[in-house]
Amino acid sequence: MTAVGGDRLTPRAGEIVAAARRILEREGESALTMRRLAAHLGMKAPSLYKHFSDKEAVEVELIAIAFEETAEAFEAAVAGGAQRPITALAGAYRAYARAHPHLYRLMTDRPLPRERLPEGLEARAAGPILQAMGAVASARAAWGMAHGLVMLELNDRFPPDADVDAAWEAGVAALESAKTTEHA
Amino acid sequence: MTAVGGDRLTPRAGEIVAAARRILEREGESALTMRRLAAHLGMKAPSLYKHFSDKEAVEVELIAIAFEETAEAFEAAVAGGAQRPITALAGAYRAYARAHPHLYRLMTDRPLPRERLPEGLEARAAGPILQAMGAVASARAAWGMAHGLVMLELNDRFPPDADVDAAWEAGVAALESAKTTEHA
DNA sequence: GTCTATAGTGGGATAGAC
DNA sequence: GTCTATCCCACTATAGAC
Repeated sequence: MTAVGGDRLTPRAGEIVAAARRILEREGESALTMRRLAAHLGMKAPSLYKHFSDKEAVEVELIAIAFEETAEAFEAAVAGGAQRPITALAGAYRAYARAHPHLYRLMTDRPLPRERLPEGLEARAAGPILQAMGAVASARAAWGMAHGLVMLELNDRFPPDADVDAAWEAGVAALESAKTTEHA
Repeated sequence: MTAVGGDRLTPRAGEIVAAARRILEREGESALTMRRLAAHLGMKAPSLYKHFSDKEAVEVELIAIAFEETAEAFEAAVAGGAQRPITALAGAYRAYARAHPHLYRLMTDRPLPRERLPEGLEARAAGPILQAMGAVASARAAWGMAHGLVMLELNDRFPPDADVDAAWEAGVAALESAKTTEHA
């Protein structure tokens, strides 16, 4: 098991987080139990509590990983100066959420454990959206739309015949026009 | 305990749903267990299975109630022809979600159990949004934005100092301009 | 000191017999 | 309606092996 966490975690803790990620991504949140996590590592559940104070501490590490990867995806989307940064960021946002649905849910389902997360990580991930939208309020509206469309898609809430691509296109168009008319 | 459910449910089943709603709204989803629900009604958990096949059947009734109430709120918001129907609907959407956060979550957290819900209920709730936005794709983008902003607010995901009102205003402005430029 | 295990608490959904 | 029972969960107390 490859470890993760850099100098945030001990090597053994990094291995546990890596195993937790595999379980979460493959089998979903309900499968991520301390018992099963321990079993994947050849140990018993109580032993995990020597490495993490509680289950939430494991989840916090997964959230940190998801934030790092999201920030990287955003930075790649606008690298070199995209002509349509909003479109590029929307595409990157949706693509990451669809590629890692359970990780994405974990990242957005609950209040952010800001005090347990590396400093500046949240701001780094938000930066490209803020830059593309030009104002904090518009950036939050854009985030809201992206998050809502992603969750409705992940939760299978659209009617079976719905054209989700078209909804994203209409949403991105609205955000683009909001940006240009902002100072009118 | 006042019963609900009309002719969808037996009187006793209606009482159970009404109790379930009270528990859910007051104490949240994790408090809505079959044991506690039974205790509130002076019975034991296994007895509930005489009235509902499983816990999900109880939840479906709560979802149906939330849909009815949402549809009514939308209809009231645009009754008599609001000058700014998008603004009015956004306000009604956010207000309902904030007034009934646990019910709202239940309604959107999972795939819609369409086959177990009264026919036409989903379309009735969606109607005012579709009408206000003028096109299905735009209506879904608007729904996405409203849902995303609501969930981020309910999940306490915005930074503590964030101006959520301003984000809604920026979002509604974007949707308004999307509507007017739609046929350009 | 660091890793592990066993055993137990208290909660949950649910099935079956009465 | 009841009861008992099965199987899941997070988590804790305790203690033994290295």
